[in-house]
Amino acid sequence: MFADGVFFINLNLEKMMLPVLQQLDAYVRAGIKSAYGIDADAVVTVATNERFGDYQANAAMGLTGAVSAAQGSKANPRQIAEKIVSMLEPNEMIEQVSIAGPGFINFKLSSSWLSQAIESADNDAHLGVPVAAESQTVVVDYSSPNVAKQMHVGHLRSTIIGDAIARVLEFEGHHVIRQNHIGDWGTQFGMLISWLRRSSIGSEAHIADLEHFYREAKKCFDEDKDFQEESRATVVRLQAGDPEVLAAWRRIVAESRRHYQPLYERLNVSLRPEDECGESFYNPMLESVVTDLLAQGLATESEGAIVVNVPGYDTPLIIRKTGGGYLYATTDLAAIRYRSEQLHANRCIYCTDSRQAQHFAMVFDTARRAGWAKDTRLEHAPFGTMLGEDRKPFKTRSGETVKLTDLLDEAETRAYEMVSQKSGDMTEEHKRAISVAVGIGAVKYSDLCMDRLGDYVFSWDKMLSMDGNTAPYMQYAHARVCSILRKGGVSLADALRGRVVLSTPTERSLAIGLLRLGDVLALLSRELKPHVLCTYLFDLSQRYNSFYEQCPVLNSEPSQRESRLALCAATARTIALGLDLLGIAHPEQM
RNA sequence: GCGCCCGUAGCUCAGCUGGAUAGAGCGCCAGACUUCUAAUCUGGAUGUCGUGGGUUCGACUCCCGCCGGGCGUACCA
Repeated sequence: MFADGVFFINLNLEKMMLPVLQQLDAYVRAGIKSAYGIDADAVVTVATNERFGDYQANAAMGLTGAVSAAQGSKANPRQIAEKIVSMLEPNEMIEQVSIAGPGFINFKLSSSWLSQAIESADNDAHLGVPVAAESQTVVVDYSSPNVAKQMHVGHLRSTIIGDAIARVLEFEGHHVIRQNHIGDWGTQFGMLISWLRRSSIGSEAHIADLEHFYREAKKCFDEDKDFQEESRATVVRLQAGDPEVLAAWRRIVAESRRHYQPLYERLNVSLRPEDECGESFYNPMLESVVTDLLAQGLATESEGAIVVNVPGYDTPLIIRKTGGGYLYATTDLAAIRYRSEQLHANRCIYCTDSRQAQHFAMVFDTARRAGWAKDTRLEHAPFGTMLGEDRKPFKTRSGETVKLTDLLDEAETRAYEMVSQKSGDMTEEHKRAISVAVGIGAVKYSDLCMDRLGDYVFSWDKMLSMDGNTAPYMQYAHARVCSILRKGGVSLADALRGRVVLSTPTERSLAIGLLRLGDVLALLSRELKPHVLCTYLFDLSQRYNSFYEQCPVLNSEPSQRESRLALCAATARTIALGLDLLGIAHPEQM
């Protein structure tokens, strides 16, 4: 009996942990099943208008066809809705169910259930968000800077979006393997190494110098036949593992790492040196990629090159050049095979520019047909191109690129001006720290908050904006919560233990906002779109700011004070978690 | 030529698997700091959802055509 009781409690807790949308969906689905014996989507959404309730199920209208066919006469969606509602089991979560219009089923959540759900989230280390039922191994490929080149604003999207995706999947309980597929291999190193040797430049070359040397080497390569020969010979020596050339190459890679690793730390991007797995890593596997595809009959020789014909495309995928060299398609195929067979990835996500969409579609198709991704779902999470002010693609070579370092410096400078102006008495050191959090946060958020598919125009003002739907808005809401706790001498841990009673519409609205987190994260991990989390955090912060204006916390009645403190604490944790998942800092004061 | 992406308020953008009167921010107008941070809040104005058809009880959402912009399209990544 005791065991049964425990089992029951556990079951209940688990049920309570499921996000609202998922719970309601299962609930209405069961109602449809008992009404009509059909397993149909309940089509539950957040209410389109608060007037109607908190959530709504739109399944009834869509069921008219199936029901009419089953009963042999024309069915009325309104009656279908009524029948479904009559079959719904009583549920502590729901206070009121009503039917409106053609057959909308509207739900008003019970205030006491909402209170309990907030309390339960407050006392849960995972904020009430369930861990994935099946933990997957997920490879996330992102950032991928080019060695010997400085990172510029064009690298921001992959780095930031990929990192947010990796963090969210990890939070959902998956085993995430970050892969920084750096561009550390290729013919350009022949040029660069030859040039360095010619100019007798030692190992002390800085990244900015390397970039400069690269341009000079390229120029020389285009003009000087002897240098071309020498560069080609150097590439061959590099690929053959010549110690001297290899050492020069290693110095270049190391210097590049010294450049981008601090940038990752500055950007609060979770990539570490161990996540680095560049093009050179796959070099030894390239030959077998080609021979295996040939052996399988998937690849053929064409005009001296080895190609794979992909159904639906009029041009083939080239995997070996006429001269015998390999291409990035070959490397990507090797990477897929490695990630699937060695890393045992269930899911392999590529966060790159959308211009590579066709390339990945062809590579994925080839890998699948070759049987190299048997238990691996291959997904491209493309993002739009960054355009210049003239609305033309932001090209690297034209020299008008904005270096990432410069962008971040400018962001911190602008934030510092803002902090100096708005934050009162604060030590210089503290102001600096806040400026970093606010400035870098603003830059990252401006990139994360838009649907990744669209192209966008680079603009300093847009990147560094700090009003409205920006990171500082969320950070400010968070700082306001912390300020209340500080003023009241209440620790977060104590506030979290409070009993919640929702006595005003504003508090209720905040509570409903808080409980949407799990559904939002589930959507994000499905669609790989961090902007849904941004939209959510902005909405939640707005709810909190309204609450802040309308509901005094510290000066209210003891029970109300306790409840409001608990709501504050839940908000602080939710915003902090959301910003953490986006890789954005959340200072306690600003 | 073929393929993919985009077109929503003056500007920048949301709009979840088709659902109720299409929403924010910025900007504009009018208010709110003797009370927990005004980087905030409250209220107001603004739309042929590029366009023409089709499917549907219902289309910003799905299908087809067209217009406009972008990208990709055999040895760069």
